[in-house]
Amino acid sequence: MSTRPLFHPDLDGVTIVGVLHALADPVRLAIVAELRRAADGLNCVETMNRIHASTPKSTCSQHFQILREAGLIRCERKGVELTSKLRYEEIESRFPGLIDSILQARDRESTQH
Amino acid sequence: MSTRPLFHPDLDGVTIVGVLHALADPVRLAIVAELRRAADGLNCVETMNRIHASTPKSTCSQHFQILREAGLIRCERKGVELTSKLRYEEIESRFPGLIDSILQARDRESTQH
DNA sequence: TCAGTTGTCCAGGAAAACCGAACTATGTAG
DNA sequence: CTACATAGTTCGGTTTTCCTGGACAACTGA
Repeated sequence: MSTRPLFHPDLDGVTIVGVLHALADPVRLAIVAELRRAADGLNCVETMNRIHASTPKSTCSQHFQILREAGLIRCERKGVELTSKLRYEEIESRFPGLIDSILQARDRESTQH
Repeated sequence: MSTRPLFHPDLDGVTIVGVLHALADPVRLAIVAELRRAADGLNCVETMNRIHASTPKSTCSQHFQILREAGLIRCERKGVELTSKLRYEEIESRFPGLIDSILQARDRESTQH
């Protein structure tokens, strides 16, 4: 695990196209849905356990990187782990209602079939 | 211009991931924003004139195809033209509030800078 | 019939995503 | 201290997707 500081865009650098692109993937959308419920953050392994995706860990790593660079999550090293939190209040202040309406749409889709 | 019938998914076939992917592009997002305002639909050239993107027409054609196959727009041949309409009420019934919260986020981004 | 306009199809090159394997960093047990 | 386990990252190659110019097809009007 690299020890380089992790880049996080500030709120001005968060773009709607970047956010939509980051969420336009079933695994990443599931990750965000899970982090939305876990206020204290989760590490990668725990997140991937909760969603039931059998995704190779190198791919997971990339997913978290994409979410982080899009400004959706904030990551912090905790020992050997990396804890990720949804930047919910921040995104909410920039794009009010966006995240919840997307997550709600996702819920609706899965319960309607 | 081909004369093949245009495929349009029915509402059940419209997925949140598909919609997000279709909107995760600045040109396509601008197209949808423009179609949201033009209730009667627009053809490709007119749409592209209104947004100021110098996008090659083969690329435009693909953009409209992606939007159509994602279920966001309905296209109809009118002589030599192709009129595209946003399927707003339909999407709204499946994913309430989704489109407007995304378009609102886009507006916010462009006015805040 | 001929020219102009609108859009599609095709084929290439460019960019991005995917994933196994090797690697780094940290923690823990002996 | 050594050895091992765990959590993620990086790398390289393969596959997939995206972009675009150019040829083409469909319709319109003169």
